[in-house]
Order: sequence, then C-alpha cells, then structure tokens
Amino acid sequence: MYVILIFDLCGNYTNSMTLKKIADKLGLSIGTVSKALKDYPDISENTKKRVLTLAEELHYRPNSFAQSLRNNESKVVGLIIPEITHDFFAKVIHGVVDAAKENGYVIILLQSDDFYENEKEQLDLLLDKNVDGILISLSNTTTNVNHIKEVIDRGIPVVLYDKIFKLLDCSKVIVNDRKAAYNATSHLIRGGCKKIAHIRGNLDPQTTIDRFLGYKAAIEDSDLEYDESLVYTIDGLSFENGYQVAEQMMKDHKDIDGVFAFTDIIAAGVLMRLKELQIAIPSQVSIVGFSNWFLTNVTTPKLTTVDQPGYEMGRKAFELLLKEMKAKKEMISHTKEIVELSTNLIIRDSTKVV
Amino acid sequence: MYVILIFDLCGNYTNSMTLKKIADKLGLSIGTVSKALKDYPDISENTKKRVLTLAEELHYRPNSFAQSLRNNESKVVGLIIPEITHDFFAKVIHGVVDAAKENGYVIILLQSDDFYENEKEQLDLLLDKNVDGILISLSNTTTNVNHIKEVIDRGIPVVLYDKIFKLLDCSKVIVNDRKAAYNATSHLIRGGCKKIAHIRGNLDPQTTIDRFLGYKAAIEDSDLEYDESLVYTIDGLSFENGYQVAEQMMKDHKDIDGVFAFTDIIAAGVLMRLKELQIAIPSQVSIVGFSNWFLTNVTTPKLTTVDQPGYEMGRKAFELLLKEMKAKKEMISHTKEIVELSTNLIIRDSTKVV
DNA sequence: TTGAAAGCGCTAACAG
DNA sequence: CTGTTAGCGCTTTCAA
Repeated sequence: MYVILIFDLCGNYTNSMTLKKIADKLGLSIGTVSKALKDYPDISENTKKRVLTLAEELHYRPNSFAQSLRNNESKVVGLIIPEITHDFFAKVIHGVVDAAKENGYVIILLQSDDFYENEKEQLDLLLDKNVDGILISLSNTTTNVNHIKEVIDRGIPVVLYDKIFKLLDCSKVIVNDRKAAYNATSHLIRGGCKKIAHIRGNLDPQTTIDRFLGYKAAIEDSDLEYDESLVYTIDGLSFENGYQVAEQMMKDHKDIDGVFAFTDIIAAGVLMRLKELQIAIPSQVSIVGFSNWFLTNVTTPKLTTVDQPGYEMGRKAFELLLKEMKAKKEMISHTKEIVELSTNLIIRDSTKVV
Repeated sequence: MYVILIFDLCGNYTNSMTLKKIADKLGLSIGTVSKALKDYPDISENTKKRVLTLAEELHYRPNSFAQSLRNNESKVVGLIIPEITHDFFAKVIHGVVDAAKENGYVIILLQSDDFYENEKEQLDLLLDKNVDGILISLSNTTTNVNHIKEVIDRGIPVVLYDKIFKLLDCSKVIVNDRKAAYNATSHLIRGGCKKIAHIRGNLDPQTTIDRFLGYKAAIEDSDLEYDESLVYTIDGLSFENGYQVAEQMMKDHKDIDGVFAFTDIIAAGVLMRLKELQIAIPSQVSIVGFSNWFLTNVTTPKLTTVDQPGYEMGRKAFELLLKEMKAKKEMISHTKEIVELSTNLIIRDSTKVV
C-alpha cells in the first residue's frame, strides 16, 4: 500500500506532479495542459476533460514558487502584531486570517513585542518573502516611521490598523479612541463621579493620545475641572502596573471616585488593589477599562469597558489591503481610505448607574 | 528625491534588483555575482568586495520565489491552531514565531476553529504553499487522522503539539495531562475534599481523556471512591457552559466540595455561579482549573490552576520540526521524538491548603 | 486547436 | 578565478 501510494501519487520521492509529467502521459504539450487547467477557451472540450481527469487522479498541485515567480505574486500577506497574547489582537488575527482565506490568501504572522527594532527587522523579513501586502499595527515604541514609508514608496500595499501614524500615506482602520474615551468618561460623570483619574502609558502611540484627549474633553465639557494631577502616566501596561499605581493614586487624592484606565488589564490591576484597600467598587470608586478583554467578565465586580471590534477590524484591514493589491496589479491608481469602526460602551458592575 | 529613489533602488517600477542587473553594472556574469554574494571560496576577494558593496548600495534582495523554485525549499512553516483567542495557544504561537525567526523561517498561521473540515482544508492550503513543514494541534472534532497521515506519507515533516493523536507516526510535543490532572486532583484531596467533581468536554481529544484519567486515578489512589455521577460532560468549553453546569452539579450533589475543571474558563464559570449561589470558595467548595490563563489571576478568589508551558511548547515544537526538515534535506533518516513538558500546579486562593 | 519557445531569477556543475 | 549553461515549473505569446 505504501509503495503503491508513492508511485501512484508522485512517481518520484519528492511528491511533485508537474505539468510536464501530465503532458507526457497524455502526449500533449506543457502549454496545452496549462491552458486546459485554466480553462482557456482555445482548448477543446475533450482535451480539457482528459487533462482535468488525470490531474485530479494524480493529485496535481501547481508549484506555487513557479507560479509566483512567473506572475510576480505570492498570494501571501504579512501581518505584524505588537503582542499576540492580547485578546484584542488575537481577535484581529482571527479576522485577518478568515478574510484572507476567503480570498485565496494566506498570512505570515510576525510579532514586534512592541519593539521598534523588531518591527523594522520584520518588515524586512516580509519584503524578503515577497509578500503582496502588509498589515501592521505600530509598536508602542515606534516614533519614527521611515521604515514604513520606505515600504510604501516601494509600491507595496500597506494598511495600518489600530495603532496608526496619522501622517502616513496609506489606508487605515481605526477605532475612534477619542470618542470612545469621551463616552467612557462621560458615563462616569453621569454616574456622579466628581474626581476622575486617568491612567495611561508613558509612550505616545496615537491610541494613548486619543484616549487621553477624549478623557480630557469629557471632563472639560462637564461641570468638572480638568486636573493634570489626576492623570497618571505609568511605565508599562501590565496588571502589575495598574496594581501599583492604584495605591499611589489613592494616597495622592483620597477623594478619587472614578478611574478611566487605558486598558482592561490595568483596570483589573486597579480593581484588585482597591478591593484589597477595602475600597468599595463602584460605590466609592467606579472603574472603566478599555478593550473588552475576556477577563473583564470574571472580575468581581465585572468591569465596565469599551468594546473594540477586533475581529471586524482584522477583516476590514484585509479588505482594504485587498483593494489596494488589486489596484496595483491592474495598474489602476487607488485612493487611500480611512475606515473608522465604532466602539461600544459595555456597562457592567464596576460603575454606578443613576 | 522620490524619483531618484525609484531609479536608484530599482531601475524599474516593481522594485526588483536582480543578479543580472548587478552583473551588468559590474561587467561580470550572473554566476559570478551569485557566488560572490554567497561567499564562495573560488571568487577573488576583490570581486567579492565590489559585488557586496554594489549589492548593498542597490538594496539587493534575492527573489525568494526563484530561490525556492531552485532549492525546492520555502523557509516557511505552517502552523495550525484550533483557536487563537486562547491564552495558551497565543503563547504557543509566540514561541513558534520566535523560534522560527531565529532560524530564518517564517510561519503561515491558520486557524481550524476546532472544526475537522477546516483542518483538512487548511492542510491543503499549506501544501499548496509548499511549506517546508507543518505544526498542528488537532481540532476537538478530529477523530479521523488520514489527512495528517497523507501529509506525512508525502514526506512532509509534521510535528503534533498539545492535542495529538497517539498513533500518528511523527514527532510530538505534549504535556503530561494525566499526571497534571492527577496532581491537581490530589491537591484537592490533600486539602480535605471528599466529593470531587470533574467537568470535561463531550469530545475525545487525547487531552480530555488524559485529564479525566488523571482525575480518576487520583481518586482511586486515595481513600475516596470513584463515582461516575460526579463526572460532568458538557457540550462546549465556554464560560457559559461552566456557569450552567455549576448549578446542576450542586443540585445533584449538595455535598460536592471540590471541582476539577478541564480548563480555566470553565472553572471561572463555575466559580462565578457558585458565588452567586452563596457558596463559599474555597471553604465550602474548592476549584481547580487548567492552563493558567491570565484570567485566573483576576477572579476573586484567584483560581488555582495548572500551568502549561505554552511558549516553551511552541519553541520545542518548532525545534523538532527543524530537525526533521534538516534530516529530510540531507536525506538522513530521522527517528521521531516525543517530548513531554512538565506542568506546574499553581496554588492560589480557590483551594484549601492544609 | 495545439505546440514551441522565451523567460521569470536563481543555483550549481562544468568548462575555460 | 570567471563565464557558460542547464534547468527548477509555470505562463503566455506567437506560430503552425
């Protein structure tokens, strides 16, 4: 059985059925077989049938290298993610993978670990692999975007998602962080909070800036006064960081009654510490996170948060990229698009509702 | 500037610097340039320098399609994951991506969503892309493994990780689920639990079987008696499923005082429901999960769980695959390896310690 | 309706 | 030390 399979499937040990082999067995030329397989109109129905049947029987698969070499197209898209183990990015990956599959593409996944150097290196890797396009969410430590610009200038379609750089000339998929943060903060204000702290990262990706601006705008649009000392800038975006800053915060301002955290994991850290400090949530302090990580469902109380449509973002990013790749192939000029997805404030038990 | 770049970098609009172009500019032959770039000993130092310098200047990148076609090697590895949005699998991906990068490989990521049909389809996709090897964790619904066997028989290196099928002739990386479950259950017994339930999935991947067997063995090795009615088989492995089964469980057996759940997310569901039912954790009922998802840190009380080394598993799986790919390339026969990684019981606050 | 041939960019054996 | 050549498998134009 084993031996038969080998011979049957391949005829040689590397298992490659080629057009030539099919052509030989059928007494046809390579070109004819190729065209038959692609259903060219100038091939007789009869030959087409013969070729198709044999190809099927022999499990013929075109050699993708040869195809790519010839067509100058890989049908591979590169995806750079800052950090896979974030619920949000995991959802993005899922969306991209699904959309890619539906369109006959496959993705090469790379992770920057939020380091600029990695991001640069990985772009190179993707170029080396001749991907047809690249999806990228900037790392938190990326401040210079020449590496991206270079790729774009080389004519390779690039779409930015989530963590973008506004001035880069390419399509982008984002969430309106500013508005989402505004809504989240307003929710705290409506719940009666008078002294609302904001916890943010120390770096300046657009998301950090926008969420801060949304927070500030909401405060200023209300009866409250914006107080810089209520904005806590922390070194990292981990649970630990949130846990630690919480205590400091309460020391500085005993009467804080609301917290809008840059991300859920920080919110969870704050929640944990405040509970340990015997502070009642939400009656004494209300907390809002950001991203709708799964963990917000299992804390006590459950965390109010902003849902970011990760899966949808992944799909949309791929679709924009696809458009651009098509345009490039057909040498049509293409205008960049910026798609803004809407977020959803998910009100749970860590905030007061009036 | 823009125009200069274009000409400087490419000389044509598709941005491809080829050996031929370099050879022409230098008045050398293509072959010589190729060899100079690969530091062949039979090329003069002088020409090597000239070639290297110009290649650098012109940003020469070998065309990977041509290389792959020639060498019959893609330097791409396929990775099939049942579900990306699981902390454990996300860690695995991270490990694989890192190990791959260190060895000049890149990974194509596909997700089976735990459906057999997808898994099959995706294997085909990977074969079409001529990946050099495949890493796969079987979907929960996979009971027939002929699709995998076919790939192996074609001579393509395959390594199974986590959810494996024992009889498949390939290298594997696993965790000793049986032992881990045994330890987890024993921990409950040592803590004084007398009536310990086990919650498991309704399908039969090896992990489900092994964790169940570990649970059973621990019970039987103790003074307790194994009681089939304490084993709850649920339809899915979500938080909701855990949440729902919890109540049923307590109705059936009011005196349950310990729960060993197949996975953390179920444990979290159980915990949530039991708390709602005013059951004290861990004093009345102790709970142990499995996988050490991040969420186990943010529940109240924090969940005791079994840490699976996902990142390490990813790395190891890639290393095994690498060995096999090398052996194949050098036509050396290669014996399959089975690597078992050790787990760690992480004792937190959802179980009693005596 | 089919075949022949050129060529995508690269490697490696062989010749000079 | 360098050049020539064949060929990886496929697509597509042109000729028959």
